[in-house]
Amino acid sequence: MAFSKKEEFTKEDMWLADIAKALAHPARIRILKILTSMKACMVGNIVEQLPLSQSTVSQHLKELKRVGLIDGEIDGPKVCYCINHKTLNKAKKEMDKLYSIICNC
Amino acid sequence: MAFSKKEEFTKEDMWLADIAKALAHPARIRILKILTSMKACMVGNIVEQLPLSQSTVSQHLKELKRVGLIDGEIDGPKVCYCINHKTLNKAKKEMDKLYSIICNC
DNA sequence: TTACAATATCGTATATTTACGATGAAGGAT
DNA sequence: ATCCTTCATCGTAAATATACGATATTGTAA
Repeated sequence: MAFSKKEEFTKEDMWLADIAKALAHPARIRILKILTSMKACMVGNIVEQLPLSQSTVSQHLKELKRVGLIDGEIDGPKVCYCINHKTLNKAKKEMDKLYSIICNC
Repeated sequence: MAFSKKEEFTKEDMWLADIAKALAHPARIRILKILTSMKACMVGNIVEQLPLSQSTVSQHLKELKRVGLIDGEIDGPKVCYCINHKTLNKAKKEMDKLYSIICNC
């Protein structure tokens, strides 16, 4: 049956898994890199750099926004997206913590 | 339509996304921690520490094995799983690389 | 050989993800 | 006011993921 049992784990593991889920598509990794490389970060600029439709890119942006990895600021009819460095830094910290646990390095 | 366009990205982004996908469930994060904390790492030992059936755990192990994060060594009727540190280190390196690109830290 | 134990795989049901085109909403320009 | 641009959301279809019980497989023990 497909009721998820994800809630039966620790908050920490669930949060990290959720961040990993947001990174689990090359388009979303690419979007994060695009947002870094460009000063302007309108949706249109992202769409034209990806082999995906506008609506699909919008969905990917929504997923990144859901976990807080990016923020969207409304600017007239446009929306300017940017990296949320606070969440990103937390993700890096938690990811490092995981690696330090499962590695011995 | 649901044909994936994941192949239209760079190998690097695809690989990292695939690793992220393998980490995108708290059970699989938990499994990696369990494999680290225990010397013995039979499937049964893992199953008894998770709120999931044996067959479901087996599926999660398969996913971790698919991306090379764990190895399974057959030991009689048992299978002993362990972390693959080579893949794990590569994952850490690539993840750090991504963070260094999208962070400025 | 037969039985048991450990694990993987099959079959199946439901949920979620990924993708698209079409439509809607909101702001700017004429 | 009307049109255009920009983006989100809706509707939809197919793929993938998650979960379970049942069954198959493989090795050990009796």
